[in-house]
Amino acid sequence: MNIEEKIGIALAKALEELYGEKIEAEKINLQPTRKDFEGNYTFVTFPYTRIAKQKPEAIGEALGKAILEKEDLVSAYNVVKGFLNISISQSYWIELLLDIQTDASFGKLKANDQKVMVEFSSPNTNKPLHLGHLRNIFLGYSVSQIVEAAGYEVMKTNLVNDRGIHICKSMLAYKKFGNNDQPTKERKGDKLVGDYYVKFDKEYKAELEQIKAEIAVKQPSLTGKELEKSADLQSSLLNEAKALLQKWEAGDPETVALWEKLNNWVYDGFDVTYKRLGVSFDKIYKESDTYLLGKDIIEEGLQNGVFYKREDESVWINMEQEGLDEKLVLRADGTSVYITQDIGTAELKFSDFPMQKSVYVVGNEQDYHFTVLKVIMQRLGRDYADGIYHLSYGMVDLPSGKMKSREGTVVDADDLIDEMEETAQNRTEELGKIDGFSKEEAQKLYQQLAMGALKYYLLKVDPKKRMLFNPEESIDFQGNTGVYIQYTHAKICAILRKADKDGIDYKNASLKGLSDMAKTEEELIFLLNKYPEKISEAAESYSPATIANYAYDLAKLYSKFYAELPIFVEPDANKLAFRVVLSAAVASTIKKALGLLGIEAPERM
RNA sequence: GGUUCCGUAGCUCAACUGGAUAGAGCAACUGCCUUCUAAGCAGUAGGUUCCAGGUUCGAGUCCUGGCGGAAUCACCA
Repeated sequence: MNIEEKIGIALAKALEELYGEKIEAEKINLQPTRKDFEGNYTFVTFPYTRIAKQKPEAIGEALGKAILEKEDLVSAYNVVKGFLNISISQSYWIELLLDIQTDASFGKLKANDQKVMVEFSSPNTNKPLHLGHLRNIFLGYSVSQIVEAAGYEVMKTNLVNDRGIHICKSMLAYKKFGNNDQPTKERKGDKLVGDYYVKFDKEYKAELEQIKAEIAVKQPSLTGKELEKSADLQSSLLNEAKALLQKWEAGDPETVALWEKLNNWVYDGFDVTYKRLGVSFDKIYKESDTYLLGKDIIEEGLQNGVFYKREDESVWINMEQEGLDEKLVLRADGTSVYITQDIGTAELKFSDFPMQKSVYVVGNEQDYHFTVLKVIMQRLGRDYADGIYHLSYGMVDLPSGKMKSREGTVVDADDLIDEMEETAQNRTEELGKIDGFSKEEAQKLYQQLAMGALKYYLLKVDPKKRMLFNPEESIDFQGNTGVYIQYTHAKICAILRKADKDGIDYKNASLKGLSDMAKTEEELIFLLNKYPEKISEAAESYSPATIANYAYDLAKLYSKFYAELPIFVEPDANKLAFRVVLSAAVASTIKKALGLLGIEAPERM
């Protein structure tokens, strides 16, 4: 049982004894005491004035007195207005610290026998990964780490969109202009295929302009949307791409061979990037395997009245009771739409991995799609439907505006990482921090710092918010950054190395007699103690930002301690050992928290 | 136009889910390296939490109505 539970029970008991009203201990809401007041936990008494028929201050006094007597971990209390501030005795803080120190898996919650699937990345195979994908990938990876730490069994999946008109556009451009172009080390396969996608768009736009000019002469009455539509229909490039898609669907060997060749190039390119990003997947789904799924479920839904058929044979669902419109789920000619295959894929996922929760990390432009998907699965009576969660995140904008792959105005993932590593190297060399590093070690450090900065930058923000990314300014290495947290960790590692060298046996030190703990030290243990709670909070809301902010708070508080209370000049051996133990606990907690964000914690930097 | 999301210091973000005097970082300014790593610490300055009502002991947080921005409302994926 943790401190808060103990106090909660004590307070509930006191409330019952004093005022004769039974209140569940879980309902007792404690919060950290604000800095300007004495105490560790604060209990707000306003809500209890009705049952107590007393003033808030009087309730606070009465409760404070009661728990001070009954619960020996409470060492003092004070009441300000309706706020009861409770102080915890130092011996309990020390006991807590020792528990944390000895528990190698501190923070990890008990296995709860539930499964979660997290789908993320889900790229198209017609272009390289860019900054927008990075937000997705980091979010997905971090959420799976967090959920795992919260006791779930996790499967990370990647649903690759490897078919469709967009790939055919790349294929067509390659056919027309490729000249047997091959990927090289300098130009990975995903880059190559992406170049042809841009090439297609360029040629296509030029063709459209020409067609529009012709229409303007022949049919000057056509304007706006009608003009666009008419031009589209006349575009030979677009029609050729469509024809290619039909050939692919018909299984034409030459087309399929080209498709496989280009896709494999892209996969090879992606693998390199994924590796640099430090992410992996447990299972890959490909849309070329799943795009025909879902029709049998539509049939099932028709049988039991979830869907209905219109005169033209198309199939629909009416979601007015959920405040949504009608939605088509199968075309009149019996072919699938996007939602059809997602229904089928949801079912496939569940049969592969019978999960209670299914997280889709997908941009917020698909909010509507996923609310519809969830409603449909619920109407179909699927057990897992309530566990469907769309982790919707906002777009990453550039100062120049939106990123558009078609127009080549994106921040390429590989280029960005290169730049970050270069910045890390320059900065590190300027500061002269690599004495004693081998070349390989230095290189590894640059990678760790670059990824740390990038991941933290993208994860510390609430996913829902759209964010601005300024590549000119690059990413900071000072202040509220990943590097700052890594740096704090490295400083502690230096302390631990010194402690070992000096032969300080802090691991077996008895800290029992310690009494005059500094405020900062107490606050540090308080914050360490919060870590498991933060994990469950982050898991519940699928929010890496919670962990990112926690890691920063912990590093910040430790830095204060570090400057305030030098360790090795401390004459009292017990106190010295205590500070080393405290430092060790902070370091391992920082490392774990960073791990949940997918960030490595170097021991020297 | 309907729906959903967002709006907090000049900028980028927090705020324990309704609690006390709204906190950090960046940028600016002032101190602190003969000490365990200064990628650091301490401090100064910066706020009508978009606006107007409401709910209550208490609202950045909940409700209503505006304003501003974004997404979506395809037999595209």
